[in-house]
Amino acid sequence: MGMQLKVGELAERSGLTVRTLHHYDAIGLLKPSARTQAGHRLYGSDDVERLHRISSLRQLGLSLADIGECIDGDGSTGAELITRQIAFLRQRIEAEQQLVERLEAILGQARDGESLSTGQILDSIEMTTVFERTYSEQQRAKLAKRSKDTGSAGMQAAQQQWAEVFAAMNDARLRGLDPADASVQKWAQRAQGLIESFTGGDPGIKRSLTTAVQENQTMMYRAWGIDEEQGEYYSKAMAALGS
Amino acid sequence: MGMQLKVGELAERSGLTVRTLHHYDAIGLLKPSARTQAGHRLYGSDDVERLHRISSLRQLGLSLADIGECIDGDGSTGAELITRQIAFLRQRIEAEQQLVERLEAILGQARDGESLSTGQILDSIEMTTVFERTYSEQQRAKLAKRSKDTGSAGMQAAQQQWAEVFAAMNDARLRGLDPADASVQKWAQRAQGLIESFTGGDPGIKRSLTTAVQENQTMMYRAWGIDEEQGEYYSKAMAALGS
DNA sequence: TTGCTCCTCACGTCACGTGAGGTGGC
DNA sequence: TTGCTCCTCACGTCACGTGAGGTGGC
Repeated sequence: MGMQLKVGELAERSGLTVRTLHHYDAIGLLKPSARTQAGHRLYGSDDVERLHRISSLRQLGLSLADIGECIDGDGSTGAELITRQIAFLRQRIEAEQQLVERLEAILGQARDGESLSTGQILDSIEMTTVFERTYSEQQRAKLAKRSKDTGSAGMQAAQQQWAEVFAAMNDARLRGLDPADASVQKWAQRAQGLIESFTGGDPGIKRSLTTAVQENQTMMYRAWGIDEEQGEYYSKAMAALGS
Repeated sequence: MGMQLKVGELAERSGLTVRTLHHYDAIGLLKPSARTQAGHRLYGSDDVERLHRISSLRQLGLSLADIGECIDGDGSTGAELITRQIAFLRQRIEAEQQLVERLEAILGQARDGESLSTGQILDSIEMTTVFERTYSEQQRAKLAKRSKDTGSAGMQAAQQQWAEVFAAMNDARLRGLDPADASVQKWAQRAQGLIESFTGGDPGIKRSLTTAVQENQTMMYRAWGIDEEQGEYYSKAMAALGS
């Protein structure tokens, strides 16, 4: 009927901003059916109805382009758009859920080691990234099961033992002992035992671990709290195990 | 050490694009530590490490600004960022899940009425929007329970009865009968009964329904498949019920 | 005349993608 | 000389937010 709204009035009724209505006008989504002599926008009841539809569809998360085509009957039908939108959202939700899991895992890992400094958290994140790049999904599942079986107390014990190994090796290095020396090899064997129990004896996992350590040396060393020289000494000691 | 990568090489190793590295350079997130005489970027091993951290954090969905501050120790700590990110994602996920539910409800409603034309889907969406605006959460829960109790067969029956009411009223109108006429009032009573059974006798729900119908006349009429004159005739008949 | 609403540019957002036009090293 | 990589602008994306500077109606 004769009812005509100015842009500010329509904005208030619809809960949108004036700028938004200007934008819809600019892109041709909702052009006011009339203007005053001074050029002020006048929206009729048809316009208001159209706006209702538009904002309903906006609340469903559709793009303005899709909305325009759908309302004008050009592009996809409403049912198609909605079906697509559902599929799209489902994918996003799943991705986000996985992300949340990862983030929580990182926080948890950092808390276990009581390493909440930013630097160490960053290492922890990189470790996780490397971990996910390194192991296949099956391998990760296996490792997760083992770590659950081991329990948090067991993990702490393992960390403790690793710390002992590195401390002893560093000691030996500073005393000028050869990495192949029997007293050092004793510690190397303990290290190997720890690796065995971590990998659960799975050769594939062990291989992946070895490559990961080689490719990310710097980061690994930092995560273990040892420097490059210590790292090299450790590597030599481990290499000498075979002989 | 002496290892120096050009931008293309680093891009390939990191799985990012050259443009991305340019961008990181431009915003100061990762500036190559050297350039050739010709101005070509040269990335050292420190740069590579920094990039590793950056892309790890990027995969967690953090913004480049946050990443920069976190790595350089300016802004929030890593733990804070991650905690915030988790909270943020949880909220988004919930919102998206609600959206999916709404979208599915709309598809379902449209399918029930077998009204899959775009126009009718749009009405259905608007109905849902109005529905959610109109009723409080409690009221919606009540209505949902009632509709479940009624079952899909019951809903279809109700729709059928509404169609009968409107058809009969239109008939009466075309024959020139007064809306207050006894034969019309019989149908008005049936309509009232349908409303009663829809609202479950809840006066709050009934009030909300009345306002919603008044405020969205045009859309409601279209959804019911009647025109304005029929709508007015119906309103008069219902108003006459009291007398 | 004073407010209030209205108008039209036009830049900024976020993390790059995508050319455009040109130079350097093998 | 021919490719290939490298360089620096600079516009586009998506749905507006946020001024800037000016006009119109009560």
